[in-house]
Amino acid sequence: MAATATHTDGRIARGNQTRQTILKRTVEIASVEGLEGLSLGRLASELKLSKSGVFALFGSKEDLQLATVRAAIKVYLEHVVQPARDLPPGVDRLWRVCTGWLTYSRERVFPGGCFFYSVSAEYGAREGKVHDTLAAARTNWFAYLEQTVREAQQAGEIAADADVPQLVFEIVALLEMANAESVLHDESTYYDMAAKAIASRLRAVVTDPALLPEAP
Amino acid sequence: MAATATHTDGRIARGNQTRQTILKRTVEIASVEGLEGLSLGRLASELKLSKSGVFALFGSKEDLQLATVRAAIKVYLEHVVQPARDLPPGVDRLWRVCTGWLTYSRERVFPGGCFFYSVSAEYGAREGKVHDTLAAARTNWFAYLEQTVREAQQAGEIAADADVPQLVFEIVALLEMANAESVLHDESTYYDMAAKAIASRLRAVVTDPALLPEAP
DNA sequence: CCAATGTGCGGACGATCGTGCGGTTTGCGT
DNA sequence: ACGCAAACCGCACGATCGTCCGCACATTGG
Repeated sequence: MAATATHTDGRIARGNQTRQTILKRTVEIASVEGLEGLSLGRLASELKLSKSGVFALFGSKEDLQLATVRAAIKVYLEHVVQPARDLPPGVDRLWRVCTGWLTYSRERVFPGGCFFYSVSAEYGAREGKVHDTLAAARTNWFAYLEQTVREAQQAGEIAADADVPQLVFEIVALLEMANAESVLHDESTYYDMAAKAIASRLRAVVTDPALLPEAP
Repeated sequence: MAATATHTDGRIARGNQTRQTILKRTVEIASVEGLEGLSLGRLASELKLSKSGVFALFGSKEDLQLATVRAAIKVYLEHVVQPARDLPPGVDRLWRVCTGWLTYSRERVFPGGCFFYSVSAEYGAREGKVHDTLAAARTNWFAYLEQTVREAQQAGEIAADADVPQLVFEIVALLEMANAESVLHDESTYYDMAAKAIASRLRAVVTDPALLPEAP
């Protein structure tokens, strides 16, 4: 019993495939119109499935929303966190995460800009599982950044007395501001402003200026 | 003709009264559930009006949304911009605007935090009059801040070579980040982080440190 | 082969949505 | 006094929403 699904159950495999197809579309929609903007009927007609079929694959609309958030987390990790793993811990890696984030937003991996910016704003003041999941995801993102900063501290590249949560707070503020302004005004110059501000902020806590791209 | 409505037309006065009653509720709802979350039926039953009555007073749902944005702008000006008018141009006034904004957010003048943060995120990636109105409002807000900074420059309190748009970009980023985190986690410590970051950022461009609250 | 399980469809349900029409009441201008 | 204008209601419309049921089909483990 519980024989760890020896070999792929064709039915479940097919279901997962369809689920993935659906989620690929829901993350796109949600980044523009919000998780509340998702509608089973619309999804079904766009993907040429039956409304009840889509419904059955997820169980309820809320479960579809939660699955959408999880799918977006996967994409986020791939585009923002993974690339920085190539670099050893330190300021360089931290900087790579920041520029990676800006690229992720600028290149519209999600058509509405950062998925979590849009959706966290939508669910920030509500209650329920969706809000809680998003809040937890955001907590993880902050924790990851703080970890990255602390590793740079341990490598001696950032001052030991730097206020880490404060620094992360400011970095994320600048990143998300660039995303927000860029999406709202359909203009990409804000990404440079954010990069400039972050570099300047890091220059204040870094132990060796050569660790950062030089400024004019 | 066109006699500038000599004395109040009782019909129109009553209509405006009702409109105000409705808009007071819509700005509350929209700050939590978004402008798309507004529904005529729900408004009617909450305010004990008829759905068609609410509809007739605004003409369409989009017009109701636009009126809601205008009503929110009025509240915003009252709570954020007006109080700073007491002070003469300078760093003091700029600082007052920032702390006033944080208070406006912290005290939940709108129950979902800053109205424009929620709603701009909702409509940032869409098209139409609502998006355009919000984008314009945001442009005005930035212009007001830049003006405030420039006045402080002309008063000799901020370095003449300071990059004004860059500075405003960073200030707004920190303000909105405090709002977002505070709403999402129902916690108010982020306001102190934002205030600290802004004070620190201003200290870099101010000509006399005594113009700002001292830091530890 | 059989029974169980999961995908997916067609169709229907009650609810709610934005909108429109006709009618009553109240206040305005002439 | 007359007619127009605005507020406001009751009611109904078509559309869409999330959810659920029954059924056909494919694939599984025993």
